[in-house]
Formats: sequence, C-alpha cells, structure tokens
Amino acid sequence: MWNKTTSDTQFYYGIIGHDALLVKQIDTTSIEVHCSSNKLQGLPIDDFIRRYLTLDIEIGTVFRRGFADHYPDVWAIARRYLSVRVMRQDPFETMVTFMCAQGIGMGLIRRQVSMITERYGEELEVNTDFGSLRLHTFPSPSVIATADVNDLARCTNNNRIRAANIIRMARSFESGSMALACVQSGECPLETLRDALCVHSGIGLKIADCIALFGLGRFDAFPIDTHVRQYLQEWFGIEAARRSLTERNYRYLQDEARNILGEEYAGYAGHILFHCWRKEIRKMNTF
DNA sequence: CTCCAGGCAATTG
DNA sequence: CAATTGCATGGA
Repeated sequence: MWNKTTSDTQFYYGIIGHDALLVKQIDTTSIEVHCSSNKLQGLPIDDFIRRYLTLDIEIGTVFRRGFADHYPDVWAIARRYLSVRVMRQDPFETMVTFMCAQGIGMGLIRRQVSMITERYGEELEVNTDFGSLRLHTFPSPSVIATADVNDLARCTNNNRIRAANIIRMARSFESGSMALACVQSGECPLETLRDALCVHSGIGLKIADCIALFGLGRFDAFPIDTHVRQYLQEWFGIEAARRSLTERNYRYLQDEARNILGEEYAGYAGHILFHCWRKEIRKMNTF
C-alpha cells in the first residue's frame, strides 16, 4: 500500500517486503527515487520497479485496436487515464486487503490495512530529509496464521468473521496449498486459479478476480463490483448489468466485457475504466 | 434513524 | 442449478 506524506512537498512511500521505496518530487522537472536496499526481492532496483509498476506492459496494447473506433465517447474520457498502472503487488498482501474490502468504503479498507501493518508488521525506521518515518512491513502469512481472532478483529472493523476468514486463509498459505496456487497462477486457466482461491471462506468470485489481477499479475482477470457493473451498463449498454450480480450474471457480464475489451488485458483495461468512472462520472476523490 | 460502502454464504424455489 | 435473502460494521 502506498501513502503520501502530509508535508507540502510531494513525497510518496511504500513498503516492499522489508524495504522502503520512497519517491520525492524535488522540483517541477525531477524526482528522487530512494530505496533502502539496492535490491528488491532479488532484483536490481530498476528491474524491480519496472516489473512492480508493470512498465513492461505496453499501454498502447492494453486496449485492443478498434476500441477507440467502436466506443469513441468512452475513449474520449478513458484516454486521459492511460497513465494508470495496475501494480504487481504481493499476493498475500493483496489477499488480505481484498478480503477486507467487502461491503465497505475505501476509507475503511485503507484503515483496516494500516491497522494490520501497525499491529502485526515489523517496524521500519526510514530516514528522509524530513526526518525519520516510522513505517511497518506487511505481516507474513505465518504471523497472521497465529494471530488471535479477537485481536485481529480490532483491525478489521471489529468484524470477527472477517478476521477468522483471514486467519484461515493465512493458515492455508502456510500449509503450502495457497502458495502452490500462487506459483502455478501464471500459467493455469483463470477458472482453475479462481477455484483454488474460492475454496476459502470469505473469497468469492469478485475477490478472487481481484487477487488474480492485482496480486498475481493475471491481467486477463476481470473483477466486477458495483462500479464496474454501472459502467458496463452506462458506457456499453449492457442491459444485464442492471440486474444484480448473481454468479450467473457475473459470469455473463465477464463474457460481455471480454468481447469488448479482449481476452489478454481485459482486467487491466477494466481497471483503467473503473478508475475513470469513479473519478469522472461519480466525482469520487477517495482512492 | 436510514442508507450506503470495490460481496459472500446460507437458504430457498 | 439459480435466484433471493441475511449478514456485519462504521460512517455520512
């Protein structure tokens, strides 16, 4: 998860494993990129950033050729958001985050994740020009696997069911079954991956697709939430999007979306549209 | 007090 | 099999 300091200087930071990555804007033409290590997850810093921020994805190929011609009105708005990047985030962190994202607002989601890192993560001291920042790593699966339900629930909106689900998922991660699914996630069919994720209580179709897209680099995964459902109806005239997201309708709408956006990058393109919809149409400022 | 917020699972038809 | 109904919680 990324954050911005409240100082007047633009200053962003994120924790990658046990290292900190900091980006500071020093003037109108340049930034400083600081990392607490010269390697991140075994990769030289430049290679890691390239992969983490999916700079290896040619953004011009995310929307298939012909999209602009077929949907000129949508394209007129969406083309301003082609700088949006879907990150390749840590799988476990992504699982916990989206398990916290059910029927709840973005502000509360972020608060839950922050509280989890502060309660269960390891404290990191990062020195900057502004002084030292006290940051926290995201806890490992083993830490969450041994957490007390009531204790974790204090971080999950006091929702004990959610806390219990997260703990059970972490234990599955520990046992190796979830880790194996992650290792194989790159090449297995999307349906197989989704099945492996959905055996866990608290992970349904939508959250499984979010994990695949944001945590496992499966840019073909296309999660459908309330916002996606709305733009599928408003922007693409899909009447079925008026009806509720039953499993059958969810799958049907996914097929429709793939017809419009293509198979390979349906989710990547979909997230750009998601962000665009919230910002431009719903005028939402939360992120 | 009501309604909503990046759904899920159990229960019916 | 597929649709409908509870649900859990904090904040606006």
